[in-house]
Amino acid sequence: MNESTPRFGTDLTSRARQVVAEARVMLEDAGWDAVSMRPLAERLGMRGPSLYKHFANRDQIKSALISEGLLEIGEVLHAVLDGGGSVTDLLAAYRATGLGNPHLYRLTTAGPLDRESLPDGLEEWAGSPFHLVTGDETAAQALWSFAHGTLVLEIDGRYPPGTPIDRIWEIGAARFASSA
Amino acid sequence: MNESTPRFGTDLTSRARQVVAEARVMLEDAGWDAVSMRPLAERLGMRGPSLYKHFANRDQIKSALISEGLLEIGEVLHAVLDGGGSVTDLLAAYRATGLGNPHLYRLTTAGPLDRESLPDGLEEWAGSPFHLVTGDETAAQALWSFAHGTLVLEIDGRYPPGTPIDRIWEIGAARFASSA
DNA sequence: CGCCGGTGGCTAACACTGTTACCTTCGGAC
DNA sequence: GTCCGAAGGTAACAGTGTTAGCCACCGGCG
Repeated sequence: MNESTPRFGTDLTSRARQVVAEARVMLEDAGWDAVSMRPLAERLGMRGPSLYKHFANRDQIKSALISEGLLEIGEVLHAVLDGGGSVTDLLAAYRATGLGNPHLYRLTTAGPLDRESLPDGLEEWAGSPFHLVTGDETAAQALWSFAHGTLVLEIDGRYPPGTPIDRIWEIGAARFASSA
Repeated sequence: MNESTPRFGTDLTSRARQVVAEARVMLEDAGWDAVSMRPLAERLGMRGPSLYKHFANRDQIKSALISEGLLEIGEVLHAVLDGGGSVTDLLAAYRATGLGNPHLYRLTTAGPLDRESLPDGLEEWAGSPFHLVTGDETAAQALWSFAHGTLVLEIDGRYPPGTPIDRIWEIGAARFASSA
């Protein structure tokens, strides 16, 4: 079951990678809406329209960031799995990654997704640890649904103040750990 | 357990209610981003800035829509509960309401929430059926997390094509129905 | 060497966004 | 009749993504 990490080629020029890196800083700083073209350009010492020499439009920068998010989630989850992790471990790692980069997590997982602009197989590869740990594909998606719902509600501050969020994760782990 | 529906006073003038109604049409048509002030005003036969005679800013229109969303979800869930519904029934009703108004659901439940601008107790009242059906408050939040995660992923088309989404809901219901 | 083309920058501009300031018009209260 | 507030209008500002067109540099090639 231990497959070496596939290469998801981001065929970006080095300048383009700088753009994405800077965009990510702005993203984690203040959310995707705050990643606007002119300020982003200024951080790179250029003038706004010049960004379009590297990306056709803002959505392509978004796609690059989403790919980064998927890649990092996948790496973390696969590492846990390779270490013989349980469902609980997997959930904990998923949660930690999301809480560590909340805006990136939201950008990566919330809202409609333009699959065309993603490296082939990346999305599936990132989620496959859930599949591998549960054995059943659909059960894996149910587990992932719980994890995503809980994480996004936690990130967005949707639980009432004082909610024992740790326990919500425990309950979910318990409910999904027992084999059906 | 059968408490009559509380009144969550939306102290809106009649013209303001027309604004919200028209905004909702635009919302369900093309998402919140497409609800912009000038086109919204035009639908009401006015000129854009005149909207500010009824709402201080666009966010207040958003809050009014969110209140509407919470109210409708609450009404549906409480109705199911009053009919003696099970966890499965509750999930089915929750899902149906969301799928019936996907953009409103997303606006209502995704992203940070400005609680100040909501009628007092509305949010808690809308979610209370989950509490009532599980008995335990934290278990209720875990169930709600699963429901929200699954629904938002379904709405956003995040499950791979061909995924048996019905079965995901069944699995969740089964996992959370059995008392701990 | 000289040219030639692509790469990556620039400015100006367009259409759109939310929002403000200020002015008018109308209808009801005293 | 007078006054005031509610609800409309216009003009304008700063910001958004994006396009068009221009220019400079730099590497390869004849």
